[in-house]
Amino acid sequence: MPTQSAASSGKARASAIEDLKGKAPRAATAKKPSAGLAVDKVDTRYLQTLMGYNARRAALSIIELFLERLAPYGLKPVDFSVMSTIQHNPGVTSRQLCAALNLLPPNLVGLIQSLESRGLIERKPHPHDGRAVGLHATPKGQALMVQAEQTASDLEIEKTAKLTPAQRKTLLALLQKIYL
Amino acid sequence: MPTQSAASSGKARASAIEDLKGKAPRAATAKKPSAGLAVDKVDTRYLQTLMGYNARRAALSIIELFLERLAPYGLKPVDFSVMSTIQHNPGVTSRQLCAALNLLPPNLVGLIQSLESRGLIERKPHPHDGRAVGLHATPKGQALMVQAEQTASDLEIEKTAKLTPAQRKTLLALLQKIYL
DNA sequence: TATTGTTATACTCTATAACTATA
DNA sequence: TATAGTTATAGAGTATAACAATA
Repeated sequence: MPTQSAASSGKARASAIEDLKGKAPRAATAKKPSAGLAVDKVDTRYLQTLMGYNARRAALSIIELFLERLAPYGLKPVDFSVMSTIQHNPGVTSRQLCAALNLLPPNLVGLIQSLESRGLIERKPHPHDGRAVGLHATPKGQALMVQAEQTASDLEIEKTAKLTPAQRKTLLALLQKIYL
Repeated sequence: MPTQSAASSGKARASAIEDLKGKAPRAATAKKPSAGLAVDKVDTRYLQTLMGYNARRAALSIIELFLERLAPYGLKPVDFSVMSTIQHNPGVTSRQLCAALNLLPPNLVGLIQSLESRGLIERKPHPHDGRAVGLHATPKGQALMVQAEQTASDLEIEKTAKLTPAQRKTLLALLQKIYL
């Protein structure tokens, strides 16, 4: 149950958070913020200690620019990752794409159909498995993706401009330690 | 236009990608993957060079566990970040929350109403601005959040177990360089 | 005139159950 | 029986336009 004996045990267990309050330059008002006072600057230092919060904010920040720069190619992030994976893995199946990119099969169906109707990919019979379908990028799809991947890579460098190449490499490796 | 002169200029501009193919242990089949062959292992090495992809995968991985562990508190990621920010910033306004957490005002309305009807927050008149409303965590809300923040912090340590404390600190700092 | 909070609404994304064809 | 692909659909998340009250 949520509420539990929170009031009593809470103070002791929140030591890490309480410690935080004493340190560093104050982001919020210096004095104790009593009920009737306005907040001048919002203090988000606790959230900034959470990896999930920071990873999500960073991802959304990059995706915002991604959507803008890749719009001319008619590719959103998922379309892009699917096309890129097909490009680099000719004959890959839908099921393999789902496993590799953490997608659900029903959500891939319309996406694949859209890419096929745009002439970017082709569906060929699978050599071993009669149930499966191998996906292949068409010459048009390949040409598009060479351009799209270059655009994506450029945008990412631009968006991570505050990082040195070494820091960028470190960041990629550390993120992969979380989800891989 | 998307397709442009992609076929001709594409090869030269994709040098970084082509370079990638020669290096490192092969993730996919060793020989050139001809049209009729099946894919044994999916190669996602290009996507893994993109910060947006890695940040999103890492964030979703953490959020998955977050949803599970925070469900007993009736808090999803956005509820949690809103409650936490109110907790640490008594009297904060909706507009300030939107700016700090990158939310849109219309999407915050129902969320605030829900938290209020659960008795976790109170809305008090703003001291200076008659239009605005100051948000405050109730004792019940405060007690809940002390527990919830501890749960969240614990879960994050668990999910980033492959990282040393120093690496974890580095990762947080580097992510903030992207979105802040 | 600009801003806070709100309503209504549309659009996208994600998730679940169930069906078919093949292994 | 299990798996690949599909269908239909529900739910959650995110977005825009427009309004009343106050600055």
